[in-house]
Amino acid sequence: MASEPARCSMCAIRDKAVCGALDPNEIKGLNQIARWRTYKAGDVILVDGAKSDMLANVVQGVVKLTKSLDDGRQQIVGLVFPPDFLGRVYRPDSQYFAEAATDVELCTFPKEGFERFLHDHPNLEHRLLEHTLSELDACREWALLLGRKSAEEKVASFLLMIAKRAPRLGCQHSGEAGPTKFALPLSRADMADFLGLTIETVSRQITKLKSKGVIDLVSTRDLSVPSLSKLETVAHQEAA
Amino acid sequence: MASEPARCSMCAIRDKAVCGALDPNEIKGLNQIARWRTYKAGDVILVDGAKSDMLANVVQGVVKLTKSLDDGRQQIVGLVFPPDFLGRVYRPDSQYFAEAATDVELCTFPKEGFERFLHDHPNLEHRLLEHTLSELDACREWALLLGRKSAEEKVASFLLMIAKRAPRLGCQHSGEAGPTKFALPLSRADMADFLGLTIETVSRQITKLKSKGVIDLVSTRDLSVPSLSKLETVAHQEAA
DNA sequence: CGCGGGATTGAGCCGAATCAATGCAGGTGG
DNA sequence: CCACCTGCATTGATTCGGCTCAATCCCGCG
Repeated sequence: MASEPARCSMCAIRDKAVCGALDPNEIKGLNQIARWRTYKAGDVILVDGAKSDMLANVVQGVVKLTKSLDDGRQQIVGLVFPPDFLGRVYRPDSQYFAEAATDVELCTFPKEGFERFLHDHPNLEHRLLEHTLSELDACREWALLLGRKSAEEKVASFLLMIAKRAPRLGCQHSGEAGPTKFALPLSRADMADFLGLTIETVSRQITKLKSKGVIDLVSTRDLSVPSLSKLETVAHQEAA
Repeated sequence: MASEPARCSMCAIRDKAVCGALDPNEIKGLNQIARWRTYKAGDVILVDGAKSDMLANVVQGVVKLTKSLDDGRQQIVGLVFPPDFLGRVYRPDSQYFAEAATDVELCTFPKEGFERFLHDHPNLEHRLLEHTLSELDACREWALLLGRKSAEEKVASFLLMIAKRAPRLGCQHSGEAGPTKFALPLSRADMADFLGLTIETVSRQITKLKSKGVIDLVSTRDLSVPSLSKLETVAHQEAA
């Protein structure tokens, strides 16, 4: 087992992940401490409040980050798609649960080794900063949604986000022609936890969007959007 | 006008701001491009979507970061206290409004110059990364509040946060003795926008907390908390 | 075919929003 | 000095969106 030197060059996310900041020589060093791991949908990856030695690039699948109150109420505070980075550097513990929303592949690093590597490679740290800033922007965007949007707007905004980030289904050009088809990476329950709603409300809103002709349900997990701009109108994306 | 070489050494936040990463020699260089600015409560500092050349350390006062929908709904997505950093590096525009919640003093830098400086001083970039990570943690914490907490819990959580971050009023030891007194840096309207509530609901919840004996209103902006732990109980801070 | 877990649908309720009035403090000008 | 105004905060009455509880439905699977 252990490291395959050639692996990074074939990695699907080589350039887009934080590793993109490194040249072939440097990446060899990082690869020395990398370890590939896979998780099944539902597997727990990190535990809130617990010490964790793991950092990772998400290579495939979607990871949900959740926080919860002691009475069981739960909120998904972030979704991690490829080629995003997972884990909290410079703290021994994780601040939230991380759970595989779908089957997941990670390229993991021990925290200490990765942090040393960061220290020796300012380029990599720069890249990580850029990534963290984007996540912060996204989180603030989400705060607007959680605090001020109606259930319908929340669901529409979520579908829009997935339409933009998740891989398309079927053959499709980026050219505007034809409906956008994609699979939802989350169950209704997860969508509810992400949007600050209940399962029932999510379901009702989806039905409503369907009957309005804004979306088309192929199956519970696969949908088709005839016009993204109509969906955008319903979602009320923010001003300016 | 222009730079006073000696100023940084007397700066109230010298060690705690991102500048803490720099030695006296380096800080002289940064000070060359720094400019002091003051704002009155209510002044706009950054405009959502607009190009902005400004970055800054908050030296005094509180800045609110808001996002809004085109129909006027508004959400405060972050509060910036001293010695926090304000502004978005590596993007030409700001993603949100920044507005002085109280009178504010900033130590500002032109974006381009600061970014060059960052590039030449990995220590500073490291510090900025640490700071950004903390902000992200805080934002996710807030997502849990916005998505899952009741109005009473939201208000209690907010008061608790202020109690911890805002300067105390009157003489007070950190030792547990006596009530905690402090001033609210936000109006009821701002609190509502921060908590995803209406003004009326915020007001009612404050009245309720008062009648429960959890807090004591000295004036609308000044309050006293006999027992922080009682407030914590009401706020339902999250599980381990 | 029956079972089980996720999703949908329905009925009723409740918490927070809305609409509307009143209170209160600070500032201004007669 | 007081009357008045203006902006913020409080309080009350009513409405409504989303939650709760509960019953089906649907689909994959043993």
